[in-house]
Amino acid sequence: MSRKQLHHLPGDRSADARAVPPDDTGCTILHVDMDAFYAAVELLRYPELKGTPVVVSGGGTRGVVLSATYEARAFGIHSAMPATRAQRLCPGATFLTPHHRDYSRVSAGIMEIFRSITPHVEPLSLDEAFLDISGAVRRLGSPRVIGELIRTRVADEQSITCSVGVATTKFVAKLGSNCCKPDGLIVIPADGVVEFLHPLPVGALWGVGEKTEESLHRLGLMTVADIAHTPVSTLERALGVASGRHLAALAWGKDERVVVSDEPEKSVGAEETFAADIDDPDIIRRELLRLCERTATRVRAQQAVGRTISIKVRFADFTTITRSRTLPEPTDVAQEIYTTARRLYDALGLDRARIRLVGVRVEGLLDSASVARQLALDDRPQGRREAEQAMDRAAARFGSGVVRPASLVQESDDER
DNA sequence: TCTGGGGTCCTGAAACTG
DNA sequence: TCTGCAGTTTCAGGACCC
Repeated sequence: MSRKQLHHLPGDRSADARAVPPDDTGCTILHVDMDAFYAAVELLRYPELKGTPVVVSGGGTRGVVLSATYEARAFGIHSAMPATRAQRLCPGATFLTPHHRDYSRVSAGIMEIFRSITPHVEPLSLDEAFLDISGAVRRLGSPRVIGELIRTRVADEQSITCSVGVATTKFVAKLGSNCCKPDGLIVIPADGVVEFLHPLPVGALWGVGEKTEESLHRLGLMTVADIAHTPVSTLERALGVASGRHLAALAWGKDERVVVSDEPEKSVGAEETFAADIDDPDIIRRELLRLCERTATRVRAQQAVGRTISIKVRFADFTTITRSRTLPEPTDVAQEIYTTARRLYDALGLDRARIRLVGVRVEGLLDSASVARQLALDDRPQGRREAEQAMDRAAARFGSGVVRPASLVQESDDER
């Protein structure tokens, strides 16, 4: 589901290159990326749409494209594009609303396949992951063979296609899977990394988005080779010390990052864009409460607690502000999160400003077990936490939304 | 044209602490 | 007690990813 588009296909996909497979010795990092994942899962539900332009987009007038089949991409449609624009580009496309549960279910099956190959799996999102297969090579075969095995198993067991980049580092493997899409596999041998990287446009690099690309272009740097031959100090001045150094290293294929499985989340949040801009503070506060409930439920589901509460407000003109407060003790209680969020919101002193989006986030997550003793010893009332845990159990048994704060029960549908 | 929702990481300024 | 300084934490904003 990558949004970056490479402009050409370097590597070994041509018939000539395939005649002499590149040396995959030491290429023990795989990046596996599903092709047009959400759209592919929707095609399992609607097989009659196979081979036609299909777009999965959020509902309402303000939705954006989440995923599009390659037939739809041929019309210039890509993810993150406003759905209204996609509709104009291809009026004949089928527009579907997302079914996130299906995506999670298929994703779980895919990750299961990965973990049957190696325990060292680092999921990046529902549809892609890094695998470190250094321990599996003796058992299952060369990196290329393992990559093909994964592609075959994903196709057989989940009926969708994926692309695999095989390299010595995460970053090169990721670029590889991107440029052999769809339904491909590429090996970038250790001694071919620079040759592979240098012709690429700067925007192909992981971490170079629209703004950074502009900065690099202003310096006259158009390709990765240009970055590689620019003094690090110049890059540091233009992009900041960390980004400049990082980019200089990437341009020579240097990437020390290892595959990390089971990395705990650092923050959890929820946000909502209103169907129409809202200027009524009561509606905003009620939405904040709803978002706090949603966020707290997810924090508790992860057996976590967090200390920093932040809110986000996006105005009608798309300017966005955030405000945050760090609590003396971490929490997983919606009521406490809401109290803080509401104070932050009230302190903005907005006089019926037109608001497009509000969001709530709990940051600095810690394992709740590690702080449980301290929470048990403090003098805060425990009743609210127990009540919310009871709500979690009710939701698990009868469905989410069966127990809600009174102020949300009377909420009318036209507010959202 | 008109921009979702979930995240991570970085930077710089201000506040705090020793 | 005051001042200066350095290191750390907090806060806000921005860029980027999928």
